[in-house]
Amino acid sequence: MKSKNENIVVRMAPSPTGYLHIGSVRTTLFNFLFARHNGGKYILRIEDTDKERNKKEYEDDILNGLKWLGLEHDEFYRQSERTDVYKGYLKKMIDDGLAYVSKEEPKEEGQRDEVIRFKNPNKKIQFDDLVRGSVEFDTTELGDFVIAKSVEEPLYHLAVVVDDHESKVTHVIRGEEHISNTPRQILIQEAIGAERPIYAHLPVIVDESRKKLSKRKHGAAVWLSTYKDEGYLPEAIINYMALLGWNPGTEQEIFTLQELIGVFDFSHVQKSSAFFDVKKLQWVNKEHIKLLPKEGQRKILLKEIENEPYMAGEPDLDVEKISWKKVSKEETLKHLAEAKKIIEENGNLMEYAEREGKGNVLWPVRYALTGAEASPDPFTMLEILGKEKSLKRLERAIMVLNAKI
RNA sequence: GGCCCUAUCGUCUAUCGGUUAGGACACAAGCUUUUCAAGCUUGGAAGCAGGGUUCGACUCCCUGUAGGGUCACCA
Repeated sequence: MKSKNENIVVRMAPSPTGYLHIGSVRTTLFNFLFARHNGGKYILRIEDTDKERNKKEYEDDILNGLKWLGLEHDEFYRQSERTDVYKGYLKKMIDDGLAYVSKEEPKEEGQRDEVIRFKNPNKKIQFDDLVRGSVEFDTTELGDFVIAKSVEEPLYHLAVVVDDHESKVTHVIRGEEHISNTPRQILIQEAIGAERPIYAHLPVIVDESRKKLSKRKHGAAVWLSTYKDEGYLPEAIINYMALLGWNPGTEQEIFTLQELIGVFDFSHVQKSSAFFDVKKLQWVNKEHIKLLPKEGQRKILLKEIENEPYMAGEPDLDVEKISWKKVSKEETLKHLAEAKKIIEENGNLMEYAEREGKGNVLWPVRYALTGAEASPDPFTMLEILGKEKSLKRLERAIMVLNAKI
């Protein structure tokens, strides 16, 4: 049962001053899910008003990352392409006495001696947040804040309000760090006669020290690209991020994007911050691998083990680990010899293993092939390694074992 | 420090006044070795503290405590 509201418009507004952050991914995802669930529109807006800090490289990373995740937008624009629009609003605000050009004493190098300040009406602002309920602020302490360096150079608060207004954004879904920006923006909205959107401030994602996830120290990586490079599936990242700060209200944990769209709603969004747990991400990723077709799984497996020592050459064998459980070396030797013979003759190893006890046979064979306690199963390894190499390794295990008896 | 927000197992969370406080990840033990970056079974593990309200509070209110966010001519 979907509640359709096609008038819903949301936007994600990243600024290209850094690579795509995992927190931005979560915010984008919630915007995307909310829009798709309601059949609304999702706009991607690049907030690049700060010419000094923006980089094309960052914008590309953000765009590529979101595309890789499958979070496609319905509309796209950059604030840097809209200076004329902001200029119009700025001029009108000044004409209407809602803002004014203010003489300043530059405090830092590069600062100008004239900026545009908003004439703060100094009032109490109350707004309803989809996540937090009613929130109140007294804007008196904000003073006449700066909204533009000049009519040609708008600053964040002005640009955001103008764009949300012109794009008819109905819901502003963003990180909690923006909650204290909200009263300023509401003030500007009221000044230019814009309708107030519905706000939803998402709790921040924190690291092991419970601080906003930033930079990589020793815990989780913060850039999406890191996870992509490490081989995580986009579906898994989507799935895990959805579970950070939201739950379906059921015990289902593994979702496809389509399933998430179907069940996502704000009534189950969490108020408190959530810790980014890589271990759980790994589990979610594993579950999504299992959902993949066989060929896909094989590809991932091969990539995963490509750097294992047993892929490079014959592995070191620990005699004590060749035998399964309490099976004697003599018996293991017999099994290995028989396995070798069967493989040579392209016989049915499984049949033999079932007769002699699977573990008794299969463990030593697998260990002989990989020298690892954890690796793909012996049959897969046989296939990957090929008959010739496999036989050599079995022979070597037999030698090692023989020497020890 | 001011303002704002938050508070259930180690972690993510369920509970919308009455439950042996449930699940998942992680962890431990056992089983298993063609679901193999595994699988199965079992286990330990939680309501921040103090006041109220109520027949009855994890759940509602207050205070405290702790943690977080934010205080730019960045976004």
